[in-house]
Amino acid sequence: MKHILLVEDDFDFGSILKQYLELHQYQVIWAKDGKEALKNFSEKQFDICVLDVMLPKLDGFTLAEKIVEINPEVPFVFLTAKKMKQDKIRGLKLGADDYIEKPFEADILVLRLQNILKRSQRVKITNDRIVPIGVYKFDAINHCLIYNGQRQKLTEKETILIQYLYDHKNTLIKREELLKDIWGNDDFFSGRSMDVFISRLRKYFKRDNTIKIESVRGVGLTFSLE
Amino acid sequence: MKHILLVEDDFDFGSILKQYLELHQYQVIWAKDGKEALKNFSEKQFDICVLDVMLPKLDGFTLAEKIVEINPEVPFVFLTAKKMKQDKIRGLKLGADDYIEKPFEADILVLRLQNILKRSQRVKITNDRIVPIGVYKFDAINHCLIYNGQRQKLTEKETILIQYLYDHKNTLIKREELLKDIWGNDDFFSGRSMDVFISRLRKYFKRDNTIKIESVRGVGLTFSLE
DNA sequence: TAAGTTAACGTTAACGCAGGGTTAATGATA
DNA sequence: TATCATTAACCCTGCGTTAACGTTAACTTA
Repeated sequence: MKHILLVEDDFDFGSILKQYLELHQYQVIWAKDGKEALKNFSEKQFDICVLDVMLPKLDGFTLAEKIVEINPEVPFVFLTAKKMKQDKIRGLKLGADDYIEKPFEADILVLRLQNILKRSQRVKITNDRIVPIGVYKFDAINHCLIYNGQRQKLTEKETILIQYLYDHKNTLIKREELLKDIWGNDDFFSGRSMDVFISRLRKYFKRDNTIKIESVRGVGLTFSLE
Repeated sequence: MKHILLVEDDFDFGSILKQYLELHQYQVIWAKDGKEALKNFSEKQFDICVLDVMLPKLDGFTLAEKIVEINPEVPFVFLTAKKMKQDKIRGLKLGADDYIEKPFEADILVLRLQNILKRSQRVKITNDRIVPIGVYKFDAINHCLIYNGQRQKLTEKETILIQYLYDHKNTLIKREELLKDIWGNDDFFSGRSMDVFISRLRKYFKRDNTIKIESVRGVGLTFSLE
């Protein structure tokens, strides 16, 4: 389910557009002005933003700039009136993925959104998925930990495990759940095998003592970061 | 320098558009019909295709289908007449990144192309250039590796494989993906065949120990340079 | 509550085997 | 027939597992 942030001040138009998008299996948050949009954007995760250019309080372009500041990954498109060439140019220069002239056909809008989402997904997969872990950088795609520019190669399972820990950082991870999720079962031997891996990870991370893998006896462990 | 394949039958329009794009530092191949376009596309690498919908011999959509068949990565946009809603829908369904209504402003076209290229920023090798690989020079066109002026002839598959590795240098290449991309399937025998090729490439590149083909057991390999 | 016992991890080393590395033989294609 | 890709055969290494032993915490019993 893709999440769309729709920013449109016209009530009738916004309402019908929201409904139409929802019909096409999108989850839509509809903000009536730029301020409301920003609030939503900083709180939730969106896959794409659809911005009207003409907005009260905060115009579409300024809004786009702020959005890009917060998260430059998120694609956005403008809704613009016909004949407003300057608008189009300004929007495109900001890096808009598209602009759509009002009035437009709703089904065409949906198709365009689909294509943009398809494209951005491709970029996301190939591009930056390198996350910082303390003083390290973790590159799941390339299976390595980077510290001071030095690359520590990781095996498949090490990578999966670190990713899992990272996804559950600072929460109590139940031993049983981790085992079932990664080893497929939680018998004695898998458990011991996991202990070996955890031990190895502790070594990898020992250069940064803010990174801790703490076990909770009989329950599980926590991967704690700042 | 980005390479554009422009497909447009109207001579005056095509000519002026080509010039305009060239002014903006694009390298443009202008094909007057679909057949010519396909010939160019299968011979050279392009970063983006700009297709007129109305074409003699082979219409824009059928052309796009064939282009996607050859290389689904390349983004393309349609030039379409206003009011032709059916055209737009068909094009977008094919996965077009954009459609542009005639008449259009040339500067807006350029901005749109820029944005699309930015999004699909994959390192494309230009087939018409000899690329350096460490102390070697790799000439994909003439199927050879040059070291100290000595030419090592390469077979078709060796060339394709080196090209593939070069395109994905310094990233983890999944065994399965490479096999599917080059051998068409990833069964046991194709895998073994690939191993033989990799082994041969290691020999070719052994004069430069900054060039490494490192395997990641159970996952794939990395072609690391510099 | 101290001492003995047991269970739950920590750590290191040894093991076994699939996944590649390599070379040679065999097919395929022009 | 020569050239290149595929298959076969053999070897070796790296990875995940298992084992062995150490440590610490919880539980038991007197």
